[in-house]
Amino acid sequence: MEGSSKRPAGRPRSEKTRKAILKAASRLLKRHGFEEIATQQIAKEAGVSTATLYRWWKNKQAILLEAYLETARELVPYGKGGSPLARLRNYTVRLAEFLKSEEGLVFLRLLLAIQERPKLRKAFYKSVFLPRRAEGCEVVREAVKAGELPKTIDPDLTINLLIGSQILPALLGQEVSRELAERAFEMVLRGARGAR
Amino acid sequence: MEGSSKRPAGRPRSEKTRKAILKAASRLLKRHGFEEIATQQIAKEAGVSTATLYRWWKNKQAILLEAYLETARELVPYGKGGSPLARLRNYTVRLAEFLKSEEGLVFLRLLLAIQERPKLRKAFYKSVFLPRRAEGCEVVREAVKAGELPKTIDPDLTINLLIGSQILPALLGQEVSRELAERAFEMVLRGARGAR
Amino acid sequence: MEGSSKRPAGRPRSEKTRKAILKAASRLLKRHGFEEIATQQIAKEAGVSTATLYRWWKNKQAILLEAYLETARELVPYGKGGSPLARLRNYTVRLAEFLKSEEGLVFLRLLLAIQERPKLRKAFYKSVFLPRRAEGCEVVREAVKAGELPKTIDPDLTINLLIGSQILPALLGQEVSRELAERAFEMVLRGARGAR
Amino acid sequence: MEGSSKRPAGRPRSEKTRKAILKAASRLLKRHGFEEIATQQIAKEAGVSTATLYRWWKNKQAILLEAYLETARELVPYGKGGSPLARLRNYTVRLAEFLKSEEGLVFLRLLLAIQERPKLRKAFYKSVFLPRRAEGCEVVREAVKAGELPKTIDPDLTINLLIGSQILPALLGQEVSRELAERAFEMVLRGARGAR
DNA sequence: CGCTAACCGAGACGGTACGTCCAGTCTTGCT
DNA sequence: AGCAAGACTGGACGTACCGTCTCGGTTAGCG
Repeated sequence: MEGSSKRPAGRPRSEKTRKAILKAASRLLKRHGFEEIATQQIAKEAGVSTATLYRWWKNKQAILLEAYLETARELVPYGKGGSPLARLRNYTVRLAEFLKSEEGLVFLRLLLAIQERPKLRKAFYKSVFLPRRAEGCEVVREAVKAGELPKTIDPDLTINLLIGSQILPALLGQEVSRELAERAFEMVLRGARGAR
Repeated sequence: MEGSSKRPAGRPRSEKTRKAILKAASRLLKRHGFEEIATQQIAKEAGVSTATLYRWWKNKQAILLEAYLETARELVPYGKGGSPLARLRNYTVRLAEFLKSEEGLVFLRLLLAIQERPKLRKAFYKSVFLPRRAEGCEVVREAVKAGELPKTIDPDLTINLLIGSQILPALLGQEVSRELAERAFEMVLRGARGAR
Repeated sequence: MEGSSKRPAGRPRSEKTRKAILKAASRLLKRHGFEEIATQQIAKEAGVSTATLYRWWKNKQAILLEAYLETARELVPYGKGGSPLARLRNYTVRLAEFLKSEEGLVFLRLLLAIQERPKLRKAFYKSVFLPRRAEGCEVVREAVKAGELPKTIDPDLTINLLIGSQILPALLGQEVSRELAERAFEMVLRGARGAR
Repeated sequence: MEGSSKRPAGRPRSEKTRKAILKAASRLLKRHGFEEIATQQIAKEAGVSTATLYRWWKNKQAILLEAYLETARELVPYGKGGSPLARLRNYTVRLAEFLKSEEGLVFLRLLLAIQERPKLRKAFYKSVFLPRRAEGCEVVREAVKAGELPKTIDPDLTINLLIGSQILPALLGQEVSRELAERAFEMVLRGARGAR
């Protein structure tokens, strides 16, 4: 009864088209800055008309953001093997490596673009950052349970220090290396262990 | 040993005009995003013709960058009073406050805008970041001398942690508060003290 | 035999817009010199964006030329009533009057502008001058048939003399009057009748 | 008294510079249209500063006009040998040849350029056209005296027909040949002889 | 011979038009 | 109704060029 999902009249939205657009946008994001990419380029690359772009997305930013999210869902996962602490160290190192890679540049570009638009920034924060942050805090709490970290630790602050210490050099174009990442991790770890 | 200061032929560049342009650009930067500011706006605000803009700068970006650098030389100084450690803590707190202020937003915009242009990033790194970083490391070394921090500490890494932990929330639009900044400082401090 | 009228894909060019542009250009041509008219003026007057101008015309000159041709197809017709000879005399007088009028000035301006661009000149020659010239020669031939002019007459040369003797004073800003035009006509007529 | 020619103090105007400017302008006039020539080009070509240009001439037009007049004082003279009539025929032919030459093109450009500015046109009319016109009328009157032409002839009109019939084809880019010029002359001559 | 006024080259400057580019909307006919 | 093609508005961009200006350096001729 009730037709569950009353199919709307007319030709349904082409999933193929949607994917083609996001893929084209993704491809362009790897090579160009946010503001350099023209909507017409996306349309052409995807074999699609500009009107179709705007039928489904509010503007260029929205397309590029979604394109990024689509490809970036599983970037730098926290991993599974080993003790919680080992996973945290491993995460820090992989984050450093990601940030200096081509994909990391795309991420930084995104971060740039959303600064200008509070709404996008909020959306990004909620749909991308918060989930991974929660995941990170969980790992920290596991480490506490496993007795690797003291109960007094502030998981949020810990993660902030780990990520922040990797993002800063990436933003400045400073050298980013596995070894530096490990040293940062060690220092944060000591800070965490020394917590009252 | 001649030439050295041989004045070039022709009407000399008007210093007044140059300053008017940079000031106008600065003023606009405080209210608007990098991409929102129009060249003609800068020109009009400065009482200058567009041609003059392009005579001296390659494009809009270059003007805005220089405008920022010009006004931003003395942002968030390390301060003078108190022990080295107190100065570091104070710096961290003031940095956090700066980053959430209007001026901090301009800074973040800039930081992210230069990601697109390696040359600009390098220039920014050398002329803005390195000098302040050297200053910061010096304060850390003073703290070591004063016995407030162990000799084994890595000044660069320490500063990276302090700044990075403040910049990350700023980029994401997370809450930034004096208290959070102090807690980050405490944690870094513990990490530093625990160094072998 | 297919295609022939195969409508091209996409939104068709707006005929309304095209006409609005040419009309606006025509209106401006009456008041201002070729070089004084700004593209933005044409656009504004036509309620159109500059981009649209340049989508269909290579540059300002091309717009103004076409605007002129559009409105000037029927300038100074050869008339219908009376004997062929009377029509020729009448034409000469009206040409003189046209040349000293506002519209005549536009015509002279056009003549100026096309001197600089051989292609435009050729286009103008073919699409504006030749047809009217043919018409003029026809009238001369009719006069021959009617016995008003001898068979030995050279129609082209006759017309050249009639028009040339009116254009020269116009170019120089000499006085141009009905009486002078008539005297020129009489003299050319005598020359024609005296032909061997 | 009143010093008549009280030499002004200071360095006198450099005649060399003046000539260099006019020569440079002349050279450019041969290759480019009136509106295509940039003041800076003239200055550079003449090895002179733009300021110097505007110290002595009101604007670009004035420079180019004077440059033309300077070089064109003796274009197409009426000649000396032979009977008055022969000189008139000769003049017509040489005028036709001049008009289709490179220098003729410059002349036409000038003629049309001054249409936009009544003052220039008047100046040109008075200082260039009238003197040569007087000369032409004189030749006609000599022909009358020599019995080659009737007393009733209108010299001005005659010259207008001769010149106009050559200028018109030149403006339109029609073929201009010696033979056509001669035929025009013959026709005008017959018209003149037939005068009551 | 030195003074001084006016000249000059170099080139910066304000103003203004040009022609290009791009975001986002609208129109048409096909599917 | 979805969609490709592509015309259209609005407005910024960066270039070109006119005529003015400001420098320092140069060249007469007067004292």
